[in-house]
Amino acid sequence: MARQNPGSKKRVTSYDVARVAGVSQSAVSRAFRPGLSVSDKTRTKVMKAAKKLGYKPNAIARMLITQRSGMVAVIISSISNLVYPELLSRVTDQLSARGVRVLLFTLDHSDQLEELLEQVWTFQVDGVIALTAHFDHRDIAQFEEHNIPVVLYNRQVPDHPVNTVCVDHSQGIRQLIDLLVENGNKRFIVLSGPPDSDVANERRRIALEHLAEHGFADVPVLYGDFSYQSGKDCFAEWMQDHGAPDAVVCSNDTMAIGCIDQARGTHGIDVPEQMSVVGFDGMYAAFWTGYELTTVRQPVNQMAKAAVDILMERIENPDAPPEKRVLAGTLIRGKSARA
Amino acid sequence: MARQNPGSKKRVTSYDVARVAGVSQSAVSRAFRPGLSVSDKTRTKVMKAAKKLGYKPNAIARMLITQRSGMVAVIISSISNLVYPELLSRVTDQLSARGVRVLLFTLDHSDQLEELLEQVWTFQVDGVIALTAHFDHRDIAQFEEHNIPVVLYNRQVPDHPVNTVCVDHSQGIRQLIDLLVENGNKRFIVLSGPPDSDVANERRRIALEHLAEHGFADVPVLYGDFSYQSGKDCFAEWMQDHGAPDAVVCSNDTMAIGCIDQARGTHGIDVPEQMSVVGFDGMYAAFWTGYELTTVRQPVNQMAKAAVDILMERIENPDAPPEKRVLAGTLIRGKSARA
DNA sequence: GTGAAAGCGCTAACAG
DNA sequence: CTGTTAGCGCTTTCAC
Repeated sequence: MARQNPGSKKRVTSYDVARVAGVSQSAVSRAFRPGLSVSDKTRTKVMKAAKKLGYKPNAIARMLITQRSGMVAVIISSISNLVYPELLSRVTDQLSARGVRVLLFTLDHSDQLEELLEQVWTFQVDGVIALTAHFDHRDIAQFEEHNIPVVLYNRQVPDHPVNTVCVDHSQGIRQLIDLLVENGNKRFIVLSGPPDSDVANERRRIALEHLAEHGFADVPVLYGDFSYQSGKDCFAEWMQDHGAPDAVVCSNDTMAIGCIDQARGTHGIDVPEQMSVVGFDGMYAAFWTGYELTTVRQPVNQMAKAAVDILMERIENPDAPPEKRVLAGTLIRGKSARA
Repeated sequence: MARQNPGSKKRVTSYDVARVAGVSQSAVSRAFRPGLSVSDKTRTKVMKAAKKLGYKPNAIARMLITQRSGMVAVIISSISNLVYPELLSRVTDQLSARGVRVLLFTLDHSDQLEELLEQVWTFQVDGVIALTAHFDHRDIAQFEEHNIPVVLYNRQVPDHPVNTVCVDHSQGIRQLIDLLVENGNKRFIVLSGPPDSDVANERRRIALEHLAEHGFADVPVLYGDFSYQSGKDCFAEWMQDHGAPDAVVCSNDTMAIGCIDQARGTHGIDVPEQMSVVGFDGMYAAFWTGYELTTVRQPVNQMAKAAVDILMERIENPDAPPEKRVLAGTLIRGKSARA
């Protein structure tokens, strides 16, 4: 008991309070839980004794007996995509507002998922929100075995119903591409996030499909990793062997900004006059005057709220069936695409 | 017990495993703790039974008896300052690497600190890292009463020794200002973070002091809130009644970027040719080609590691005296200040 | 409305 | 090395 150093008094329990207040231990317990039958007199005595002793209920003991930890695990990986810090913040706020604490897990490599889940099981969290992580149906099956609800963000699991909240990628990307096509762009390239990212794959697939519907087939794709530098690198790579395209469709805002900086800085291309660039996410920096991206803003607040709503519902009622909630993004007509 | 829905089997405990393995319950407990004396034979039997039953040790029960939660609370407020997500990520990694979980708390208004601390006490966290929060000596005293170690980031508490890890603001800002003075800048303004921020106040004070040492007294100060928009607004406000200064000293990178965008975009000022702007932090976006800030980079990795080192040391040995660790930042000679 | 008593699932002496 | 035995601090029937 490393914390029990000399001069420090033993931690005060409900028994200590009971003794001082001259009531039973269970009276103390009741006094600290709202809505339980205790007389005002008793409650007053208890509170006075508690304050005097500096008593705080021990949440760990409560968890053990109630089988509820009051904690939710939030899994997040890349912070280089700047929309995720914002999202994490909103999710945390939503959970706090409901009296639930956040146990934060970062996941850098997907091969650490197994041990991360191991932690999740032992910590008896009431639920899990996966902001950025690839889950296959086996992972989801584990959650079902453990009877612990999980909500995915912008992700789905093939052949397996699962709670998920998604921005409407299809609607958002269609709007971006319609805009680009309307304005006469003809030569497109796509800067995609990495092939091992579900989000990147979906956004790329949708972009290519919609371009094809407009008659633009075989649009070239370059792969980055969602980072600013990869946006620069991809565009630089393209320019080695080709001329500037009319328009660049990027998987996220960070890559779009990298692409713009590369085009303007190194290749002397005027964005948007000579080339249009569109992103996705609507993160803070997308609105900076230097960029003013044409992009689709994810409704981060509503999505965070939806994710927490779905999760809390499943915690209260474990038999509720999996639910998918899709929210529309907002087209931002910025200045990175010719109008 | 909402989770105990019909068809779901009762949760499996070490007793169940013991029964199936044909050993005592304490043997199961030992088998799951590394470095405890168990024969290979027993361990094998236990593990086999555990796997068969899907047993996972219950961390809550362990916490209750060991008086150690294995959790550290991390308090963070503003995510608009983009260096904090990076820091949070590094701190979380450092803690995970030591087998400690992160209980995340966001603090939007300082008047919520009281109830936040209430949570901290009841959750029996082993320690606290405050990335962004103002603590006065009374708050620190509470930590001492509860015997729970705390480490502050870039903050100190007047008249009260406390564990803290700080970037060397004085050294960093001195370098920035020396650079500006050497290059002939004479008319300065300071864009400060909000007066209720310890970090803003320290950075402003140091900047003004060093400017005064160079003979520049009474340098005008405008107050923002560390955000991009406030950088823009402050500079716009200045330009209403004054001409462009030679140099703008900003409290952080985000404001510096806002200031640059405002100067270039609205006022047609060439940065750095006509005006120099310096920031502080060295966040990712500061390195983007569109800005390439002249700034001081906080050694985020080392600082995260230092904070965790100090905290873990205090958790192991509660009698260790408070420690202040100051790390030098790195001057980044970017392109936002004339060379 | 109140108190007594029985655990929640595990760890940590202590004997054997 | 193994099993027995007390609890950790609290919630929750159940009588009174």
